[in-house]
Amino acid sequence: MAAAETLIVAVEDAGLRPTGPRRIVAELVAAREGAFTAADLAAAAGERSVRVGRATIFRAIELFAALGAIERVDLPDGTHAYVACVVQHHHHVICSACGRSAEIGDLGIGALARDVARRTGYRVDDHRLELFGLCPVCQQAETHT
Amino acid sequence: MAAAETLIVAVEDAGLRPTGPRRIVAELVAAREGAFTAADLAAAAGERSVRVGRATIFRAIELFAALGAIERVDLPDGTHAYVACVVQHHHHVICSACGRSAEIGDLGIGALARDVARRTGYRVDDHRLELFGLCPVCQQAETHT
DNA sequence: GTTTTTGCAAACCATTTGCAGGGTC
DNA sequence: GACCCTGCAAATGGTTTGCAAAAAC
Repeated sequence: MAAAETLIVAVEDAGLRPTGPRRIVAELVAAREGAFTAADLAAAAGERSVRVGRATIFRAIELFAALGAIERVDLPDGTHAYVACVVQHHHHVICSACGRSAEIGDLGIGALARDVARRTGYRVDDHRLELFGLCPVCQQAETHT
Repeated sequence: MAAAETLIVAVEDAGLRPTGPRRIVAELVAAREGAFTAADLAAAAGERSVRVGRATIFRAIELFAALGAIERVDLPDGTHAYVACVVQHHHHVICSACGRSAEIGDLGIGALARDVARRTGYRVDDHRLELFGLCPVCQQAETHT
């Protein structure tokens, strides 16, 4: 679970304080294999009987997101979730059954964006691509159903 | 603004009633050139001094979305917005300044999804691509700034 | 000791729902 | 006339904020 450490290092690098609550949230995030919501973390904290205020969780998430250590994704149902990530810009495939996610590189999106720019006249500054489906594990589970 | 009519026709085709309030919401949607939020419509209704309940606006939006006449998009800031659209599945480029949007076809996403599936082992069922930037008009405006 | 953070609780905002009245087929 | 739809207002659920106490530098 080096991921938790990664998040803390990012916080320190930003000149902010690697406080206890932040470490806790970082660990909760690292413990998740994929997408999670603020509520998930709050629930997980409860299960581990660690006492962290809701507000603190939201603030930590916001901070990590601002540092680029986690990224916000929006599930098909409109839920706001987040996924931990290691590189700056890329995309995710998210399992609709368990929330687990895998990162995928930038693939051909850059070219696609240029293509769109040419066709529509828009200047494309940013984009967002999310793929949803079933991870290998859940596919396996589905077969056994 | 034939778009309003398109929405109503979709409602009728679904065997539902093209009621007054729905027509109003359809027009409010059509009046927008791009992305809008429920709050935008409510505000627009207020400006036009048409009295439509908030709940009705939400229900109409939900209905249109279910009919595939509008599509939900999530802005970079996490806001839930919608865009009117004419075809079943495609994507949008949304202007971050004015919200105007343009549709773009499916481009090479299908192939991309297959590629991702092969690499990650995930079974990709759905995806979502949103591009953000500046529309031609706003680029123009920016130049004059 | 100064500055940043936390935690709590209250405030907020967007969205949903129950239900009685009104409109549509 | 039966059923669908609307509007209101209250309930809900997620997220943010103010502020005093606590922790980190």
